[in-house]
Amino acid sequence: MSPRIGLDLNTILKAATEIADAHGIEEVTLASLAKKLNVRSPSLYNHIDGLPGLRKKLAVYGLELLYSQWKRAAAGRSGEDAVHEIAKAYIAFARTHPGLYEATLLAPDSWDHDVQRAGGKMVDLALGVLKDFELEGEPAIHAVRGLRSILHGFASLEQKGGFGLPLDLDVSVRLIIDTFLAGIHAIKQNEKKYAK
Amino acid sequence: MSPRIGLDLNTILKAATEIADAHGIEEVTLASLAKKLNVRSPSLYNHIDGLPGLRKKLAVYGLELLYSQWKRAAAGRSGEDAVHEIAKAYIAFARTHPGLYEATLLAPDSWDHDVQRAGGKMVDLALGVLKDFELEGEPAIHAVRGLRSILHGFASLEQKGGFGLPLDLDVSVRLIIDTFLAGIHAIKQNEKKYAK
DNA sequence: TCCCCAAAACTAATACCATTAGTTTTAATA
DNA sequence: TATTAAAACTAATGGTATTAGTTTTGGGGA
Repeated sequence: MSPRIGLDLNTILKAATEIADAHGIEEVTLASLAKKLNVRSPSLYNHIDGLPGLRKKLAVYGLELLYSQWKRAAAGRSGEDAVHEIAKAYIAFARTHPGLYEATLLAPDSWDHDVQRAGGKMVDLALGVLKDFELEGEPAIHAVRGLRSILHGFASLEQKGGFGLPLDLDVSVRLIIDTFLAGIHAIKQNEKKYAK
Repeated sequence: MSPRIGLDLNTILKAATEIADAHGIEEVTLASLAKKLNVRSPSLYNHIDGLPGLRKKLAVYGLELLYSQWKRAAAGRSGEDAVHEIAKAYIAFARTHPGLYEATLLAPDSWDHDVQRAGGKMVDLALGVLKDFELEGEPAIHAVRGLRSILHGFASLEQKGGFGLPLDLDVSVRLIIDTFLAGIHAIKQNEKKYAK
């Protein structure tokens, strides 16, 4: 059932990740990847469905890795502490794996089933963390969208060199999350006031 | 001093914008652009410095356009109203010009002088709006980073189909900005309390 | 009015790239 | 040890950007 052992998908994804993190996702070509793996480009088609297929698998691979680090960051924590930790983990991932992080957002058609599922796991984890703030249902979904926007926006802008001013970026992350959490609390309070 | 009139840069940028908005920035190639302009690709080199040069000019073009719409949105407004309006304008721009919006963030080297200047204008405008919240100096810069992260993150995730759940996106924007503003106020209040 | 010339467009050629088709190699299994 | 299916290969095609060198052209100076 296995008449020959050559490359395997994981080896390919790791090599692609190295290229992406070192030189950017656009430098991940079948040509550069084949060279790194000491193979001719057409050989890669035995394992992946062309460049688009590689990018999709890389997106899922990155999302799974990000999710695992997110889960570790949230483990044993709750409330504001948990939010700060997953935020730090998210930003750290984008810094450690700039190219792979790019890949997670570059899904050819983001509607792909595997990408959806991997992304859904992250949304579920975020929803779980926000339960500590008495957020459920639609308000929770809006809040998760807010948190994701903050994290992706910050990671993306930092990566593209969008923050030019010489001011500590980690401080910014902490303050932005603090502001987000303070806002959640304030709005909750406001709701309770009117509910009386 | 002008022995022949052919294409001009603005015509090229408009055509590139149309392709980008209709089919995505990656479909803006010298080949596709030349075809749209009824010209052979090498002719474009008389006006732009290759594909990287085109992308840079497109980034600046997009930033200027976004800035102009931002300025219009902020005109005559202040405080929370102004923040909500520039947020809506930002998201609207990303929706109207998805490809051009992509281009603004895809600066080859974001450290380019023209890109920096165009981006700086937007930061200055945001700083001006936040002055209404008694924010200046470093806290203001952190706050602008937060606002930019929210807006870019939301626009980017929406564009890539990252928000899968069937829940009104405009409501999300409004709530996220409300949360951001409530957070700014809450932290301000907190500072004042401790300052006593 | 006509000529000039520089800018703009062109053709031709090169070097990448992804992808497909068809062939050869190879190693686990039977 | 022979089989065989997977995996790697070579060859070929068509798309891309880019450079070099040539031709076209139209506004300004004679």
